[in-house]
Amino acid sequence: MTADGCCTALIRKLEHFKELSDQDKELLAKSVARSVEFAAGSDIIKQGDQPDYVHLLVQGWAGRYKLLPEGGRNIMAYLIPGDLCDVNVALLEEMDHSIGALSACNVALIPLAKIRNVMVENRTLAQALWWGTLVDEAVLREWLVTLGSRPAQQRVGHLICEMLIRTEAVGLARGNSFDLPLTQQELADTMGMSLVHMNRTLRGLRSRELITTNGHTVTVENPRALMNFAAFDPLYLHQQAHKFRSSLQEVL
Amino acid sequence: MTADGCCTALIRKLEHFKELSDQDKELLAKSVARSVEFAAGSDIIKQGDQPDYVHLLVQGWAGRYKLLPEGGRNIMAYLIPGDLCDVNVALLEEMDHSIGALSACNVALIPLAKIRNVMVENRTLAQALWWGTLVDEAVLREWLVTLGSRPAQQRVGHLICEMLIRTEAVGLARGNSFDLPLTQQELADTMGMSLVHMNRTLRGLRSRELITTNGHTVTVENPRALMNFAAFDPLYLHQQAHKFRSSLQEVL
DNA sequence: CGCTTAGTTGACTCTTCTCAAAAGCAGTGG
DNA sequence: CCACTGCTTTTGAGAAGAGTCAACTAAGCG
Repeated sequence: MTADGCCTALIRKLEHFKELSDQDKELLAKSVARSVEFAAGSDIIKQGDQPDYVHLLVQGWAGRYKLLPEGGRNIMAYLIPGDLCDVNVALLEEMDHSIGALSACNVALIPLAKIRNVMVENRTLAQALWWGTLVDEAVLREWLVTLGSRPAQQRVGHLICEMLIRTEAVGLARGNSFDLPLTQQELADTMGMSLVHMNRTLRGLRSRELITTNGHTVTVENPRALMNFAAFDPLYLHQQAHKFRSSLQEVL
Repeated sequence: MTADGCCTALIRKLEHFKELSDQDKELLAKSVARSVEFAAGSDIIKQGDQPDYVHLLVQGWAGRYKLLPEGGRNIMAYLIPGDLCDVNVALLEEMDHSIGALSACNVALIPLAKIRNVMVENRTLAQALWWGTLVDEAVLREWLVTLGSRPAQQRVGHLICEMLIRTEAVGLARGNSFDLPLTQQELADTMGMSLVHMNRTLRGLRSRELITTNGHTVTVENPRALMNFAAFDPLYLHQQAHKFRSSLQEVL
């Protein structure tokens, strides 16, 4: 993986907020020190760590999670290529949660000093990176609403809408399909429900013909129908409509 | 309310992260332009707004919320005196949620320019303010875990633990009691449960003798017992133990 | 082919929701 | 001072949603 390749997803994501010049892109690409592979199931960052690098996910899916005293685990966020794991945790004494690779992952390491440098030197990039963390926070709030007040099928439908748009935004969707490299157990840990119930919920969504699945590929035949069903409003992802040049554009 | 008085709670909160010099405190106090009253039930910031000022809550409780398409509302965060409502939303095009006064509130307005100035001029304050927003985010994650994977009584117990520590941190707790100026409906909207179930859940906590209530005052006779029951670990609030000089210190 | 992991299904239990109504409490006007 | 009103809290009862236990099927792999 070249340094350039490392950043394509990130750049593509950031451009949904603001156009970047070639110089901006180069500055980003040059700040990557090296990249590391993580096997599915391994931890990228552990609770209690104080990382020396900012971790940029290049390939694969990862998740923020906490282990529960009763033994299960709760996944609080999904990270996909282009997502930064810990832009700002450097300030805190230690991570209050872990980040685990949900599939095989490739992670680029960016030295803290370089990121700080970017934030100071380049106003556009600084704003774009802050935008990214604010969107992460907005997603967190939306998940809270989802968990608190939507029934199971709509909850999962909402998640699928979100991930379709997010994968689309970094060029990982093909039409209305995207790869969801998660087990039903992991989905259940995310949505706060049991494995059995998740299985039945997915069956429900399939039988309503809102989604189809083929292995770990999810297809949303009619995005508008699913968004409507799940009361999904993409506002919280703060993608600027005028920048959004994907096939989903007409739906949004 | 004098400018000085406006900031005592904020200063007190920030000092759980890092000691502030008199100069730091003065700089904060001087940045307040004026203060505004909000009646219970009114909106401090509405979804879609792009605020000109950063709002600092001085008195009362407020909450971040979203209205649901089905008609209810979901409260995603509580704001208490010393909390900033929107340090960093200035970057986004518009608020993706509203902030409503849950009780009568007094809010200090800080011009964006002044905050930016503080962030640039004063490294200690800048770090302390960032710490505040990171803690807000950590709280959000913890709520997500709570909603996703704890049964009702532990969920509410967890919330009460958190609010006891947070009110304590800004000098609003008396011993193990604090004022919770919310209706059971509002608590239910927060914890993603029905009003009836919230009522029964509170009764359960009372009958377990984990809390007592008197009007809107909640008393936690034995914080350790409640924390244990609710699997509450205060790590996520990122309060530095060495700074924590309250009566709860021995418990933490 | 046997082993392991992931997905599926059934039956039963328990939690939580909804509908409905009563009781407590504060403010208001007669 | 009292009846009236609106809001909040409390309680009951039945229905729906979600969890648990357990077994079975499907798919990948050495």
